[in-house]
Amino acid sequence: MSDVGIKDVAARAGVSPGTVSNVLNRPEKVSPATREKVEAAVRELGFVRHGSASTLRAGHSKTIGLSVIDIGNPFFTDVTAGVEEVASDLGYAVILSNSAGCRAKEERNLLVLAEQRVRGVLITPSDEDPARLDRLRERGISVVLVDHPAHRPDQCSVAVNDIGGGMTAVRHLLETGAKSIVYVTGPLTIRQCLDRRAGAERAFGRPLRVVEMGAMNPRAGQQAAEKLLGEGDLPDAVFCANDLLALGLMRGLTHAGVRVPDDVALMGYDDIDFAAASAVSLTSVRQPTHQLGRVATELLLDECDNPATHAHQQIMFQPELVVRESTR
Amino acid sequence: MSDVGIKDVAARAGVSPGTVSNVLNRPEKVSPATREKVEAAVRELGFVRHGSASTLRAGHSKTIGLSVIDIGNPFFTDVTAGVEEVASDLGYAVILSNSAGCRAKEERNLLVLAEQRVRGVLITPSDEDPARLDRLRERGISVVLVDHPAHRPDQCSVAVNDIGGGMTAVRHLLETGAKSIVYVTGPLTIRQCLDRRAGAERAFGRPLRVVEMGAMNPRAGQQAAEKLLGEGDLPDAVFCANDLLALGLMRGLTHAGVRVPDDVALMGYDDIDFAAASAVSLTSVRQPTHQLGRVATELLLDECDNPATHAHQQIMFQPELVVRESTR
DNA sequence: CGTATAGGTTGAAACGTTTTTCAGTGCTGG
DNA sequence: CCAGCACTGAAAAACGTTTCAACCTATACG
Repeated sequence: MSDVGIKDVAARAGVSPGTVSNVLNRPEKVSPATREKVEAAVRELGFVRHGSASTLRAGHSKTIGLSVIDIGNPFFTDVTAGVEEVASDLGYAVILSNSAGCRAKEERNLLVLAEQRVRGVLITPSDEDPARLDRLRERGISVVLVDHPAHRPDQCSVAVNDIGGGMTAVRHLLETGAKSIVYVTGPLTIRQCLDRRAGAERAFGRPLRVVEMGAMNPRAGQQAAEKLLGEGDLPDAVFCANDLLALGLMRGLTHAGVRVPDDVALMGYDDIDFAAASAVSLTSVRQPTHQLGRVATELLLDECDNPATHAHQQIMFQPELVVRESTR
Repeated sequence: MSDVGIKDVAARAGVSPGTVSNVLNRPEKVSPATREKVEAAVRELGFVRHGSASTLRAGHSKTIGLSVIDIGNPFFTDVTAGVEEVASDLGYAVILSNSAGCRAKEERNLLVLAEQRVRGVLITPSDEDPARLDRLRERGISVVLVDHPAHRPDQCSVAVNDIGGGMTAVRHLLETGAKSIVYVTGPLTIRQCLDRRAGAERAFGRPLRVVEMGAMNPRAGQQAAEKLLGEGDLPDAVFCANDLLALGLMRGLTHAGVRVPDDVALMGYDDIDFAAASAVSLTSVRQPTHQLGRVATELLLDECDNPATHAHQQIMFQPELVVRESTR
């Protein structure tokens, strides 16, 4: 329990505590000679700044909060990795919380973040209600929306064009000659699923046959395959709302003797690592996930560090078609 | 920037700040009537405790640190999810940091955690050097090793028996009739890779042919397939150090016309979700990842909250064989 | 009726920084 | 040679909570 404070360092270096603080926070304000002395004392004593004291007095912390919907989904994992990278580079700590799609848990987590006096929050909101986030902002905590476009100009957000992505996907399927297309999706309460369908139908020109599953994992995909097979008439192509569904579906079809892409073309969404690695590699729509996390964090920290010059931005990335074997 | 402090609450409720603090921290010490009044004031004013002030005075925080090697690997993601669950339930915040296998970054991250005065640290160490962790412990920060057995009795750890896992894997392959077996692995500087090989060779009775790759992802697995095919003589079975390698390998083999499991049996390790979802479902060795995270966190928080009664434990989980199509 | 006792509450000190004001020092230029 | 200046560093006052000793006010008991 080594308890070296700024005072001990000051004593050792023969200066005042204030000077030590200056060396730590505004090194240019202090003469090279004293700075050197202080730095030596810091090293010798193994001094580590007490973040809480610092936060308390300075009025702001070096931490940001990150609230995601499902830490288990590779999509969010990639985003998280991007966030961590940027934050860590700038000396910020990231407090991770997982809402698991549960509103109450999200609420609790946001409270914890508020107590910790995080500098700002990156959040993939689990619903559209903006009230909670407004309450954070009233407390002086900046908020940046991740994978969710902000509908207001006083708010930063980073998202990917899901409508465009849906269009791209179906356009590609049409080009490969598909006449009948099924959309396999997770719960249509999820904005992403809805938007991708909207885009898909716009490209298709009329409503698509939809198979809606309760989850968006491989298991659900396999069940979707059984459902499709059970109904009898297989479409030329299937567009899945994410890769996990698509991979499960592919397995289900393959097992029933249906060949991909010869009998049914298949595409996913997200372009997770496993999309390229599956037996028949999966055509998908790639989202710049890592970038999403990086840019969101940069926006947030800019908003925190330069509140004067900061301009709120609603950034919309364009997804990218990645053609592989499952549609050839 | 609502700035409601404990004093404002006290004023509103007509009591002293000390009493408010008692209501917050030791409700049983205060009479129901006053408690009620104070709670009402808290609600009305929207008071949120200032975590830093609290930490500063009380001497300990409500945060723990989690340092993992690769946040992108589903194994660690699962562990992280388990950690977050338990911590969040007990009101602790989790500070996430990703060492990305880089020693320097791990060092920097640990410094940040020390500055934040986290209550304890969960870490998957990127190397064997215990000095860094001892320095943390000197500072009064408890440390629990995750996926890494502690070799000392004064230290908690949670790990999975990788030697046993390796034995199980090879024993199973031998039972399916394999005579020649290749071990495809990531860098043999990684303890897990080494231990699994040790176990595998113990079950095999003599050294295995080893293909060592630089990474442990699907791409590396595919390269391993090319290497294997290039060398000419295919083994009866391949044991991969993780599922990512195995999935990549499966793809590589399948593309070259080699059938799994008819020509070559294949097993992975970790039993990630995709193992069951691949075209030919993958036999694997399941690790209780989620549980790993949960138990590690419980140990850590027990050590923090009940230092008197806490008994250090080195827990070793046993992995479990999951047989699927790739070895039938 | 007075005193011990216990439960509830108060008030002020303390936690380790940052920040601001202020004093001291050595220099420059008139 | 002195006034004024630039620059360093010191001292003390915050920041918002927790904690602890002291202080009440009833109640119970002798």
